[in-house]
Amino acid sequence: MSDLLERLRGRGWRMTAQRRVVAEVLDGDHVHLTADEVHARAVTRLPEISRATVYNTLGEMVTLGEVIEVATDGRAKRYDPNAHRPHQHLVCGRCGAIRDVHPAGDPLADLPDTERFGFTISNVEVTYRGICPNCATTA
Amino acid sequence: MSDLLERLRGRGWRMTAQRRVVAEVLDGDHVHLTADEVHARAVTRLPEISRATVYNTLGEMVTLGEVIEVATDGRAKRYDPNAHRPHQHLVCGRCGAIRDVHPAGDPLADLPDTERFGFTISNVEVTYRGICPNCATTA
DNA sequence: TCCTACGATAGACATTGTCTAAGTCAAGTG
DNA sequence: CACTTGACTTAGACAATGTCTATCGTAGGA
Repeated sequence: MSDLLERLRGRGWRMTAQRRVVAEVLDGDHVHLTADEVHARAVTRLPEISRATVYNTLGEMVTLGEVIEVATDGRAKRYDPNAHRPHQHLVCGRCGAIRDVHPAGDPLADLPDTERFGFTISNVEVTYRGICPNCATTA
Repeated sequence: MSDLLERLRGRGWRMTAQRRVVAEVLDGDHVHLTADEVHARAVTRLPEISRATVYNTLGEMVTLGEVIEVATDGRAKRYDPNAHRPHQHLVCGRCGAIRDVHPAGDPLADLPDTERFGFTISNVEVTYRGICPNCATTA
């Protein structure tokens, strides 16, 4: 079931009920929850889990590279467990829906040396913005 | 001097000391200030300007399309007056420095129809992340 | 089973942004 | 130039998100 949980265990993580619940809540494709959404769902399974623990746990998962932090709207950060397949995001400007997408080409290759200003570039984040089909019809 | 101010006046904006100061603070290339940084600089020129006015004014400039809102770090939004030349951003993960860059190619063209899920896509945001030369040496 | 270091907790605090009610003023009108 | 009016500004309360601290609990090895 939870690949995420397996990978974390393999890294010597001390396994607690709280961490298990957070990992379970995050598991799946096209999951992009905010920290508070993760907390809300975790509470239904483990009522006494605290906000701080959710924030800590998510932060550790990000540090370990098992979860990606996405800032699509300048509001709350979202957490994406799909960290091992490179992908970009498509965001609906009206309802905020997010899809994982896989563009062709390599955006890194598109940035010539003269435009790198001596930076050592480690990754590229691409966010496509538009209106989803659902919002387009109910406009 | 302030092209930004000229364009705003041309759109029927009521010109006030506060708006003038905000526009002046934002003027220039490679300017990517947070709202509170804008406020801090505005206060040195117009001590009684309020935070709410700075937020309002920046929001209006964004609505008018004269300034772009950039969320490079999930913290405070940054405001980029260089709205009329399409460009992307290069961000230092250590010190937070931001440069405007102009990649070759069109990222929109890289997203095949099968990956658009019926969305009507209006724009693409690309953020290159890395370490700037300054931080690389003082590591 | 016992220990202990690592993890969890509640809640204060910090940062960023939004809203409201009341006062002020830019700019058109006469 | 003085008047008027509605748009603009203000202070400060409030809201949303995230961080920190001191204390308590417990996973997992000895």
